[in-house]
Amino acid sequence: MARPQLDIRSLLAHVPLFRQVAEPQLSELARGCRELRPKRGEMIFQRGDPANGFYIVAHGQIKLAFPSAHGGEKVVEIIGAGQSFGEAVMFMEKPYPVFAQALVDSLLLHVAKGALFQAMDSDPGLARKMLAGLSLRLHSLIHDMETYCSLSGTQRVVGYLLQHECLGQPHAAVELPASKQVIASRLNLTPETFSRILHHLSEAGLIRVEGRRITIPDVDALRRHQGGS
Amino acid sequence: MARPQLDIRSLLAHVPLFRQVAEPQLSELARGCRELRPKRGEMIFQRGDPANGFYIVAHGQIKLAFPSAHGGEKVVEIIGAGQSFGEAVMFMEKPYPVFAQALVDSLLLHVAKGALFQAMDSDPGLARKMLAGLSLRLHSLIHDMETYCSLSGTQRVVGYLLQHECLGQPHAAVELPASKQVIASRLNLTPETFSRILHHLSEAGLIRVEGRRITIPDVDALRRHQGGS
DNA sequence: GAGAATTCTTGTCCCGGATCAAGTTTTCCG
DNA sequence: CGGAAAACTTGATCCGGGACAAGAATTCTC
Repeated sequence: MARPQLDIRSLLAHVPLFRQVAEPQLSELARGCRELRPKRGEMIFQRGDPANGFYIVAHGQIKLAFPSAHGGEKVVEIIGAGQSFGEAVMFMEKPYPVFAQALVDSLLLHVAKGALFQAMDSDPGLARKMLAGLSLRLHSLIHDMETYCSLSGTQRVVGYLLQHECLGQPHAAVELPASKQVIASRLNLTPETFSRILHHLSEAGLIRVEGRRITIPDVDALRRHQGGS
Repeated sequence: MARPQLDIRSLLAHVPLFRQVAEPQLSELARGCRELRPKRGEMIFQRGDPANGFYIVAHGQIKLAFPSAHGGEKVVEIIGAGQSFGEAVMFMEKPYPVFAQALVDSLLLHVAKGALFQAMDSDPGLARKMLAGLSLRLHSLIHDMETYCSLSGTQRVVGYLLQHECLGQPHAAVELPASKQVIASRLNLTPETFSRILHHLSEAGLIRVEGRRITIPDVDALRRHQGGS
């Protein structure tokens, strides 16, 4: 608790959303911030809670999901460092439609609604950035929807792998950012089906699975599976 | 073509989004507007087109959808009078992820990006309203997602009927806002399945179907089907 | 490093809803 | 009004992926 003020200011200045916010507003925002250090598995908020601000992930990983039938859950999104969540509900008079849970020990900043509104009023550029951020979120939701509706399970998995592939290496590789259960839910599959699909792709020689590390010997061959099968 | 300027201004003033926008900005917006009168079936924009503004529905009905396999399509949303669409893409450097098509002869206003940005810069309240509007859209997408993922076809149909029921009448009733094919796609069902589900509900005495008009003798009985079956 | 808890895999069965194929009814237009 | 085109219904069949169960492999935790 030595100099939390300084910490927060420099963190804020490095978040993409606030990258271009200048001095008077930045301090204002920093003053409206609160640190959170949720442990792995800890809930940040529950579905139905009211919102009076939004969250920025300094480091760690947060899962957004809603409870589904039989005590299960559907993962809507996995939020990583530098990203934010909860902006949308802040602008409405509605409670959170999802719950947020830390996947690993994390460091979050909570930005109070009031401080943000004040900063937005004196900086039109910030409002535009928030609009762009929400738009992006909306786009990716529509993309997910498209994916769920018109693609088979295998195609969704292949799409996910190609989207998350780390380029530049001789053999392209993907390091799954969370447990297979979580990824499966994100792809709207049961863990069993996800496992089977990875197995099939593996058998076909299109990928190689070692725990959470998946290597892709021939990216183009895998890509050819998107349209077909 | 007598006095388009006046027409547009009064239309704008009645759209919820611009309800509280005051005079200098309103004229600015009106000057950035263009009228469109698409006929039934006409395309407003195609998936992949770039966006340089957004649309307000003065009257009529617009369908937002994306093409899916085998020349089919998945309806994402049905936009009615007073609502707007295309705001999200305007704030990003991406093309439209969906296409827009008039379901009936309609009257649209196209608001140019530049005029809107100018108005937003001098009116922070407008920026907040746009943010609230996008948030609402995002919420309803998440809600749809939830619906698709954890509810059966019958439950989705029941949910839709209850959500669109017109209250106050002795027998609650729903007038489907579009053809059954379009509603079916909106609910992520094939027309065949939708037809069968309506038939089943009808047989069970829970609803009565007369063309596009559906009456609900006992709303509570129908509501009880949401959790169950 | 042994036991417990969790995660992941694999097998079997089954069902909701898609697909294909005909009808039937309604709407559209000349 | 009459014929064509859409929209809607009904039936038969099929299959992807969910549910359940039980075993294998990992990863906590003490």
